[in-house]
Amino acid sequence: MKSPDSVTTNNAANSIVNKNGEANAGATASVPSNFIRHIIEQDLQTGKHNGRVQTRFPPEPNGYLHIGHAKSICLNFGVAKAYNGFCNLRFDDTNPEKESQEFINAIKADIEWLGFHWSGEIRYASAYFDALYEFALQLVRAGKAYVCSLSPEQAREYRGTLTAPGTPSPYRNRSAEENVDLFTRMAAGEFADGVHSLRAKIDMASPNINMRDPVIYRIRHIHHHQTGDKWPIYPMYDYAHCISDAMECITHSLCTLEFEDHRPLYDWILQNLDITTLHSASDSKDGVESYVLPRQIEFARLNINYTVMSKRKLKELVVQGYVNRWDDPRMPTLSGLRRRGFTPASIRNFCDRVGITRSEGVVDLGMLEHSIRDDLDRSAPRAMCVLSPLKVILTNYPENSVELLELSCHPKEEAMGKRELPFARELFIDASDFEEIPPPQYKRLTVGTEVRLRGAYVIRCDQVIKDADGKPVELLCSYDPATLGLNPQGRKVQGVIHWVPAQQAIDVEVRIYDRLFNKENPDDKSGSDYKKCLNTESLVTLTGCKAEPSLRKALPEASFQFEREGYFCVDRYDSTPEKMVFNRTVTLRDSWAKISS
RNA sequence: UGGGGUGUCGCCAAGUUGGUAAGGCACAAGGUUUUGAUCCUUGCAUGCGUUGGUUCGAGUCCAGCCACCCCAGCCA
Repeated sequence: MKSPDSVTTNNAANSIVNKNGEANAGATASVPSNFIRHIIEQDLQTGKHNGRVQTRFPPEPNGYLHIGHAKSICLNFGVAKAYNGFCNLRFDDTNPEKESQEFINAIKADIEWLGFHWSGEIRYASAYFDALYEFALQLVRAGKAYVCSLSPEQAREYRGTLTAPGTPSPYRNRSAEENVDLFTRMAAGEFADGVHSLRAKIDMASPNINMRDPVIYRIRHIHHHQTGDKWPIYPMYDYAHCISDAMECITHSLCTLEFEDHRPLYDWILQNLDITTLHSASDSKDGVESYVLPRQIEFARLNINYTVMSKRKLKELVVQGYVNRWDDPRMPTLSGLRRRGFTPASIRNFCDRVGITRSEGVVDLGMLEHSIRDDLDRSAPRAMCVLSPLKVILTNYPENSVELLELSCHPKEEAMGKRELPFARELFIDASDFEEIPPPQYKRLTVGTEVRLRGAYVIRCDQVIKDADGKPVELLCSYDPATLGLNPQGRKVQGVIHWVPAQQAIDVEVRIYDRLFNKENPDDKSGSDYKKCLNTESLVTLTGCKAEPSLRKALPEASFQFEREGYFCVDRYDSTPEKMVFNRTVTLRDSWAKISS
């Protein structure tokens, strides 16, 4: 794969922010600047890469993508787009033991769903195994890498500690010939796992442990999901990643902070390889003289309170059955958020709002909730659904009579049209909208008071019928025929509640989701007891909910605002026309909850 | 105790060569409202981890100190 045409420095520079700090129309609009964009703009100005910007998103296919990955995706794809550059999708598949095609498929789907398009074909580090092997041979011949026959345990001892320097491996001075022979035979599958490794010969006394002759190839007789059984040896991340970047002519290699200590190694590998060979193995269309090595830049990973973000822990939640799957709506995975009802735009906006820095913080879950409310308030049609039905009988409404009311689908967007809703003598309202003994400032229904039924009439409660336990089971009310679309004369009705017609409502299941953990920082101490603060009420399934009939034609994944309740979406897997299932994405902001508590 | 980082409002985050602290979330108070929603208005850091120094002037420069994060996988 050759890289796309480069653009001129001027074009790229023009799309930046102008002198007044206003973003020009186009890709950079509304995306806040950050230190990485500053670096890129500087490079564009100095013509470092001839005006070219090439990034990559390099997931390892060993799990599903989560919202932390979304931050990286938005950064890498966003920055490429902003400067007329390109972003590759490359699977960093150098450890087949933990990887699978299932994860590859899921990752691709998530990125597309988020709304990003990678440049050209999908890349695989494993597609570079031949080249990687040749480069390793080059290092070996140059005396810059050697085959070490220390066991993993021994190697650890020789490595030293954080404060004590390491000691050179007894195999460190094997001749180039012997190393070539051994390494070749490693690749030929002559040795068992772990008996040898290929190590870069750098500095066992380096204060940076990554530079103490890091292993760059290990023996693993294992099937690879892409290369099959071709290789019994696999390159390590530090060795494969920088070369893969160089081969794809990546200009800015963006990664998270924990790789900062690896940057000297990233640079060492590339600088100790023959630039001409590197260039000719690369995508570069230009001459070697304009071939510039990629620069690794680190930024802080995303943390959100009341959730965990490590793949290891997410995997554990799935495997041990604390959630249903990787796409459980409670998971911070992209597929989970999708199923919960989050939109791609809301996640992109969230990532933009959070920003890119080098300081690690914890973003408030409220910020994510705000992003989805912000999007859905504009885009989600309104509907009514009673979660906890309480029957209302309008004693003065004619029996067997039904009138068809017309309600707008959105209070502000006329273009979203209208829907019909039958009104009749028997209705359902939500049990929480009636109180026999109302708390202070209660604006809903009580005996003897009036309330507006949204989009319909004002009703007054005359009598409450209770069961043996004293629980209200039915309300006898009367409606004011003069209040359809009109305010009553001489009195003010301040409460408005939602309702559905009893006969025509459809029975639906509603899944009420809440945060997965009830502790702000679940992996606070010891790191392993994060499962102890799992929220036992993160999923409450409500059956027998009554939804307005217009919802019957809602398609999977469609989002609605159930008025006064929150945003809900049709579950993409479990909902059927016969038995609809809605997931609660997020509640509405609720100032009443603050007042009443 | 080695190395690498980070510290600006409760949270996130701007702050280009030192010139007198953006914005968002949250919160609070008003206004509009047939969603206690949305929307609108207003308020919200004499202060930039801390202590000194340089300077007419420092979040921005210098020095010391403190706190927190990452690194000892043949994981990424």
